[in-house]
Amino acid sequence: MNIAINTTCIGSYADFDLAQTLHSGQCFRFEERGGAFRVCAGARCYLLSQRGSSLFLHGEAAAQDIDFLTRYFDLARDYGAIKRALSAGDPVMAEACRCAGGVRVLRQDLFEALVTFILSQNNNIPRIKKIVEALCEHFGPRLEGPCGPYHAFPTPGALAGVTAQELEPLRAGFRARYVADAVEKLARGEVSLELVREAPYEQAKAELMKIRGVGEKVANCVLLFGANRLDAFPVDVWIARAIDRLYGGEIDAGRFSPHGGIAQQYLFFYAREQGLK
DNA sequence: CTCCAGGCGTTCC
DNA sequence: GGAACGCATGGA
Repeated sequence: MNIAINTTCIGSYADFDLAQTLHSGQCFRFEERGGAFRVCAGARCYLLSQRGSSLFLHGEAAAQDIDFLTRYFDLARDYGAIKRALSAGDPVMAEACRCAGGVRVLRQDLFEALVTFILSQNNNIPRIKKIVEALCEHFGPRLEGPCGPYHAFPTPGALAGVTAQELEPLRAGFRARYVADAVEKLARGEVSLELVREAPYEQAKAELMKIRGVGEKVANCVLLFGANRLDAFPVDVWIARAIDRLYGGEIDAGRFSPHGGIAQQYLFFYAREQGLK
C-alpha cells in the first residue's frame, strides 16, 4: 500500500469549513480518515484536510485539481457578503450564519446530484451513502486514488438502459425504479439537463419533476447542489418544522432572495445542531 | 416489536 | 387543493 506524502495548500479561505460543508447533507461520497476527508466527486477522488482557514490536498496535485476543488466547494464566492446581507435585520438568520458559517453550497455534477437525491428520499444519510457507494461499485469504473482504489460515479451512458431489477443489488427499494426512469428520460431526451441548467427557475424545476420520484424537494436540492441555482429554496417537512420552531411560522423564500438556497443550508445546519425537529 | 429516515405517488374528499 | 396512506430497507 502506498501512502500519499505530497501535500499542497490549495489556498486560505474565510467562511469555509470543510467538515461543516461535507456534513451539511449535500453530498454522500465522503468519509473521515483521521483528521482528513476522502472526498469523491464524479470520477475524481481526493484526500483533503483543513488547518485554520487553509485547505490542503494530499497526494498528486495538478493545476486542474486545484481548479476543480475551487469550483466544487464554491471557494471563489464571497460568502461573507452573503451572510451579512442575510443577517441584516434577521436575528435568527444571523444566529444560523454564525453556527453554520463555514458551509458552502457545493457545485456537484448535475447528473450525480439528480441520482443521489432521488436515492435520498425518505432515507437516512448512512444508508444513502451505502446505496450510492454500491451504485458506483456496480456501474462506475474502478480507479486508483490518493488512498487506495475507488469507483467513479457512473455516467448517464454507463447507466443507459438500466432496469429497476438490475439496480436491485443496491438495496434501494422503491427508489430503484425512480433512478431507472431518470436515466431513461435523459437517454430519450424527454428531460434535458441543459434546460435544467439554463432555463428560468420554475421551468428548470418542472423539467426535473417530469421524472418519477422527483418532487419539489428533490428538484430543489438538485438545482441547488447540482446546478448552483442559489435561489432554489428546498421545501421539506423537516426544515419546515425547524423553521417554524425558529421563526414561529412559515417564512417567505423570497425574503432571502437571491440567496435563498444558501439561507436554507445555514438554517438546516443550524436547526440540526440545535436538535430542532 | 415499533418507529424513523433532508419524499413522493396515489387515492380519497 | 389538501390530508391520509403505502412504499423498501435497515438501523435504533
